[in-house]
Amino acid sequence: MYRSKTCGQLRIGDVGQQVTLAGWVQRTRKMGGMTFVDLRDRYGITQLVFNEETNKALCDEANKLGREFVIQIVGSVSERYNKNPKMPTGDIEIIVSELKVLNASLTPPFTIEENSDGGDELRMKYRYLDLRRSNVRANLELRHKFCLAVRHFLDSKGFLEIETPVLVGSTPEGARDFIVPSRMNPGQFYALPQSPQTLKQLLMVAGMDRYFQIVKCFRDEDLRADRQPEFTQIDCEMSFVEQDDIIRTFEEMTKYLFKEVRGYDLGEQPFLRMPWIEAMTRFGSDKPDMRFGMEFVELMDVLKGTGEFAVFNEAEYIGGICAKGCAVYTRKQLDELTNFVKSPQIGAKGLVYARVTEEGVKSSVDKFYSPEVLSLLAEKTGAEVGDLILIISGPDAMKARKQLCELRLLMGERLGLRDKNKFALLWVVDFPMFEWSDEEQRLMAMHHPFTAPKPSDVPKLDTDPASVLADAYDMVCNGVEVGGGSIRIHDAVLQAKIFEVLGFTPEKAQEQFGFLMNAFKYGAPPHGGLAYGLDRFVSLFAGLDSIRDCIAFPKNNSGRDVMLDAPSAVDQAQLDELQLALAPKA
RNA sequence: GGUGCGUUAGUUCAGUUGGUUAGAAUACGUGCCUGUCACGCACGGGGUCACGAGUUCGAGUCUCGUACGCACCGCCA
Repeated sequence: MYRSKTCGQLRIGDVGQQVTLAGWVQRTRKMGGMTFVDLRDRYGITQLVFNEETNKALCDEANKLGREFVIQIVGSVSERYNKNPKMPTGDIEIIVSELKVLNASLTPPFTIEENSDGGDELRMKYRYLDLRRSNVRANLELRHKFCLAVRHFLDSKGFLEIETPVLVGSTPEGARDFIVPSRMNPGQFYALPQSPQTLKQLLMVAGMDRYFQIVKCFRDEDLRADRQPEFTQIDCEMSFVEQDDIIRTFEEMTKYLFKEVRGYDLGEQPFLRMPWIEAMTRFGSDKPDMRFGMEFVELMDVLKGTGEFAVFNEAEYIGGICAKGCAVYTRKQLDELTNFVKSPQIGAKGLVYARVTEEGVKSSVDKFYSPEVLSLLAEKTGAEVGDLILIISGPDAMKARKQLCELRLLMGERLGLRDKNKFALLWVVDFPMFEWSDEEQRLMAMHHPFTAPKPSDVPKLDTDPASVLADAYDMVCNGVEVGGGSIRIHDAVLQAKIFEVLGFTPEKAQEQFGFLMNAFKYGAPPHGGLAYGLDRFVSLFAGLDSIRDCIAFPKNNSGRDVMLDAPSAVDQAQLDELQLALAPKA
């Protein structure tokens, strides 16, 4: 027997017990003839005491222990002389009678403490040490609880968890695929699924009625703090449902998860449902952060053509936000904001500001506008004395709104309105079916090509496809897209029509997606679903800046696993067997 | 594909206008210390200043390039 108790378990009521513990040496403290050792495992930390007076040899052994040694001890639980209220086990300690080193350890390259001194790169290289830290471990524990709660909820609603294959076929639409060569079919490749989208639809055709899967998905695109090449979705699909059925089901699940896993009550109210066009107009984003207001106010009628400011007179969009109490901003602070919006990643040409003061509106464009226009500006934006109006304009309305969106988020941050412990959820609905791709010179599916158009918009597929809206919806939390889904097409003819609009020839569509369209000819039920981004959701719950922190073994910015040093070259023999040759280096 | 920032002790960082022997904290080692718990005190070891080229009497510091890391834009149905 390696242990009779864990290191997080013993309390004052256990005093007098003889116990065996095993774990890692967190730290040793030598106090003259006494030595204290903090023994750590997944469950907590327990203090061990060695006393030279009682057992000199044992105490000498304890003094040789280094950080992260794995040891086993036998001892008796004793009430502490000085209690430590900061520790759950702080009322007791173990007076050790036997000590055995199970394994020594090198000095770890960074301190294994909540506030580690290690940088990201080093922590990833030694991730197995990083995961010993209580806060990193807590993220994985939270993730586990989250998955359990999902399974519990969906099971209670009759959903079946069904595994779908990881080796599937490549599809040209959407993200780049990771591809896997097939030895038995030389020159041919599997692809790893970007999502089990078509497979879950086939499960609906198969009559499974309600499906879910906590599933890895793979996309070979550039990474971000919130994007990994392999990530986990909670993938769900339901038959005989309309959009409202799906929204209500997953709204209930979301409230359940918040309550059970995060201890946060989202209340009885249904989530707000905001049409996509409204989100874009009011917040310049399809995933607005609703923890705070600072909504866009369109100022075309106030500022275009009412003064001599050429930038505004030529603009396709002029929009402003009102930052409460920010009229006191100094020139330096305003310059910072200007530099922010002019930075390459935002790309605005400039920023116009107007302070609302007791003496009237003082703006950076005073010389171009009459005081009447400026006071109308304050009126329109709802700005009061002490407020600051920030205005962005541009020749491309969508781009200008996006820029103003970034500025709004920055101001929200500065004004402390983006509290990590507050959650604001909404559905963004009525997405457009398509968006124009300049690169490909064709319409692309905004969601994916299996999304159903709104029934009333179907006739417009022929006349004005760009204006067609879809039965697609995203769940947004604090400005993060945590889930998205749609009602799917279940009719082979309509599905073929969508491929036509997307520029597929009938032959190409049949080649790529024939399996799905054929299945639709055998009695496909109306169906729809949704997928949550598990990593993002858990990160929100844990208040993390990066999803990497809730993934046991994440990849770095370049898609590398620095611990495994993957990807890596393979032997020529492996390539030969697969009948693959590497292109000569350019 | 692009932009920005970064790379100095095991680690996290500081390093002035280009100027003598590159510092701090922490970690590590040794000693002291019988109630510590971020223990304390004293002493000590530890550096190819990422790599390459250039400017200069002289480069951690300036310039260019490369590599790597992080954040972002493009991309991510």
